[in-house]
Amino acid sequence: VEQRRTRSARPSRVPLSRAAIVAAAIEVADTEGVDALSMRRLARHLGYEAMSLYNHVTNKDELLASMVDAVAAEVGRPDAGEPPLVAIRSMAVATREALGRHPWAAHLWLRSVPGSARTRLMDDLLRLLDESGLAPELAHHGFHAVNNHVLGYTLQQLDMSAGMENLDAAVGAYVEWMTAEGYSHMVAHVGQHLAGETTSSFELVLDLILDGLVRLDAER
Amino acid sequence: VEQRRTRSARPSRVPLSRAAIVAAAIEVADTEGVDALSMRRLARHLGYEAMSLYNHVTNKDELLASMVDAVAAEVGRPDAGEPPLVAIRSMAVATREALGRHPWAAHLWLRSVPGSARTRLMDDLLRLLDESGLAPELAHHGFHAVNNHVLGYTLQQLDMSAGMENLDAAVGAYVEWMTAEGYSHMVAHVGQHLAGETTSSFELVLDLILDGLVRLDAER
DNA sequence: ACCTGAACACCGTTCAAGT
DNA sequence: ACCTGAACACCGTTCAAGT
Repeated sequence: VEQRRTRSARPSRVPLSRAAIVAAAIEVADTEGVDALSMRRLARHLGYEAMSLYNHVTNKDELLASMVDAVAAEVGRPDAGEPPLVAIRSMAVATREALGRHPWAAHLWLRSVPGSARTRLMDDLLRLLDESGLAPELAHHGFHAVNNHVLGYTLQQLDMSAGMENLDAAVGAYVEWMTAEGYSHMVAHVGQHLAGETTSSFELVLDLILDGLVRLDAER
Repeated sequence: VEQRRTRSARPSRVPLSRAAIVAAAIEVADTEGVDALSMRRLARHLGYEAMSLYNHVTNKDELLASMVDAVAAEVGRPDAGEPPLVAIRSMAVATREALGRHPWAAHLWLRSVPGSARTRLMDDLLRLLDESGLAPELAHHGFHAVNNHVLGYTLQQLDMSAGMENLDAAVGAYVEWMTAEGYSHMVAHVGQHLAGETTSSFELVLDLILDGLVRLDAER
């Protein structure tokens, strides 16, 4: 065990690899935000120089795509036993949770061509919609409806909580400004949020969409 | 008329102003993409040096926020005569159209504290939901549901059309890869899009959400 | 009051040189 | 095979100097 320590002048740094770089990038993005994630900063974090990263990663864009796909991989796959619509619901909730763990991911989600994990996710969702017995056209629309809901809701929520963490004063000033300008409905709405009256809008609207699809299919 | 020409050595450039800068920034973003929009590039486009912009705009972030609010201003306000739910539907469609005209706007939409135009938009939507007679809790959820739908759908659509314009080859390669990897449902889904079988998913799902809210309210 | 040159502290990326 | 110093062509922003 002790022999290992004498191998290199800088024993603390781990050997570079694609996986190590992606993992470190996610760590930096989680703790300091994506805007703070530069190739130079990331390399320093790993104990190397910026240019070394290019031996394992072709691009910053490609790195960002890999980070997004790593988040998609966290979602996991649906239970084989569950009825299709239940599985769809679980997938949506699990995706939302994974995106919530990495606040930068939702903003990058659509920026790049999907990797294997995100493609797997989408393929599973399409399969479940198919298995649910919905008419093909409704399944097609359902795919977009569910995706939109998950991503849109997550973005909106992250936006709002980001506003409350970093910009406490800014939100206060915004509410004050809205009050002065007479945006009364917005003041009331933000008030509901600040009062914590936000019951799970995500799952309510998700069910509204899923139930609506089933109903449309029955009326067909 | 001719006298004017002798006033300055560079008569072609228009006097700088906040409005002129925002308008030029939108023009650059529309034609070359947001990523190409730098303070230096924008200034050159206007015939000035980068530092001159800071006499009229405090920040690049503030400039981006103003651009987004200018897009929000394009949406216009709902007709006073229409029934609330009809007006809500028109607002959603109009917002989608405005975002479609400026593909960069959807990505920036949630990045900054809303300006007066976007606040007006949100306040109008909340008012209409209130006037529709929905239970307050359903109105609250409906606000998020509609916002999510409009933004999410637009992002998803822009993503896909961007993929087809710039990255024709990339999409082809992606489909080929998916075929090889056995993501059969995704291959079929993308095939439906490429075949132009995309009937208006946006309005169908929007109605599904609005009808669902009304139904939930009736069951209350 | 408004414009700007020079400067500061950064970027992503290439390339030739090192081991 | 992998790491890196120097360099290139950029960034946003500040500040003092010009008019």
